[in-house]
Amino acid sequence: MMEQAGSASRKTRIQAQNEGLILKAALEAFSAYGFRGATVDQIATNCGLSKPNLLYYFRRKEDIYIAVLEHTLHDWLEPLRQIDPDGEPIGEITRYIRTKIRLSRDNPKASRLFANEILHGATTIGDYLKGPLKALVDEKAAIINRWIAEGRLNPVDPHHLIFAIWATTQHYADFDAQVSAVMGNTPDLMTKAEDTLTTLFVEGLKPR
Amino acid sequence: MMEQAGSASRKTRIQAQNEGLILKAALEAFSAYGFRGATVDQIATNCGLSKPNLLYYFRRKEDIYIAVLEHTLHDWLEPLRQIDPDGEPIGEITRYIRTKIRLSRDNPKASRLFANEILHGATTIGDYLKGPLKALVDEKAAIINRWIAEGRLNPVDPHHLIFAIWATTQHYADFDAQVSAVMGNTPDLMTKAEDTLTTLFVEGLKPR
DNA sequence: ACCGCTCTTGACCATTCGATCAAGAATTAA
DNA sequence: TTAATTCTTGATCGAATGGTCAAGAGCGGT
Repeated sequence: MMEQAGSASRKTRIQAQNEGLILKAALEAFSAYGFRGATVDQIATNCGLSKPNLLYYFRRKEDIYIAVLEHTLHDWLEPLRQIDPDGEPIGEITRYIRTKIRLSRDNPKASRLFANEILHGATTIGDYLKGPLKALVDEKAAIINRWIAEGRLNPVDPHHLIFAIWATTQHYADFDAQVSAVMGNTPDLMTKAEDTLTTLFVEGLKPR
Repeated sequence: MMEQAGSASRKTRIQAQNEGLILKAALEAFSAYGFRGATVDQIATNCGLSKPNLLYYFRRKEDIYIAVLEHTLHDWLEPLRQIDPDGEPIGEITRYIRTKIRLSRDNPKASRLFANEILHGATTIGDYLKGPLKALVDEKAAIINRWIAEGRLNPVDPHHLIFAIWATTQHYADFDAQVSAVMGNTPDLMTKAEDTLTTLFVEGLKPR
């Protein structure tokens, strides 16, 4: 019985192992050079497979790209999902900022992969952004609006607040080259960043 | 007398015109597809020149890329330069935010060009970032630190404050695909963004 | 009108890169 | 052990792409 590698059927031990290696090497390559810039040869070499062997698991370069994007997309939005409607507003947002900046610190390559995808028009994950992402953001924006109506937060547009948190936290991963150039080698850079951002947002959001 | 196109000598009318067309088309292509993704053919077609003719003005693809980067780099930092040490702190920073977000709104392609360059390691403008940019940022950070010492601003790390302003303002150009996917077609999006960001930063920076 | 220089182009080259294929090696189930 | 299936690879193809070249067309100063 002929079986397509990566189909819905049960996976072989070798399949699972090699697909894992490929996704890891692909994240490395695509985050560093973008879709066009990364080469199949490079990904294959980086995970110790021959090029035809890699293309045995993923038929086309684009299939690898889609797989690695989807593989990290869910985790990336988890912190936003965990904002608790019944929690204390300032605390929830503070926790969100701290979780998000640590995620960027620990997974800079995933951050850069998304940044590159969106920067060039999000042709691959456009539908996901317009669907599940928009739904999630709208849901959390409604919660923030309720907090504002209850006088527990300074009135700001919740969508733009979320954008501001995304932008500031991911900045340290996406624009690392610039941050490093300006700051040099400061060991406590990320903790300082975390403190500055939480101060800024908390003071900006406290009702008065 | 043989003269290299684009040398220090005076430029022909045709030279000036065509180099202008090339830089415009190159910004279009590089900002949309990145350095590797954009093709010389594409740039040539987009400005109505043949490929060999384009390469008569810029010998290598990389030369075009460097030229278009340098051409916009200076303007991009002008708003930061204009922060006045003798001005009123909150007013100066408010003006900086508003100028920066309008610059992103009016020149999204330039913003994306830089974003892509930095995202992939800033190999071309790395020296500029470590030199003139770092010097400028350090200078303005010192001013902000003085304002804080005088009790005219809430104490926050000035470098990270500047990063936060860069990140939030450029977000609307660089991640337009995401913003559009989540927000749809809201006509007053950018003015709303401008107001939200200024509120957030001003309230976060007011001394108390 | 003339002449030197600038500008333009069709044809072409070398390389890179994604993808294919046939054939053989390794693994697994009986 | 055997046979079916899965896995691996050297060789190769075609398209895309950056860059070259020689030859001709156009322009500007005299």
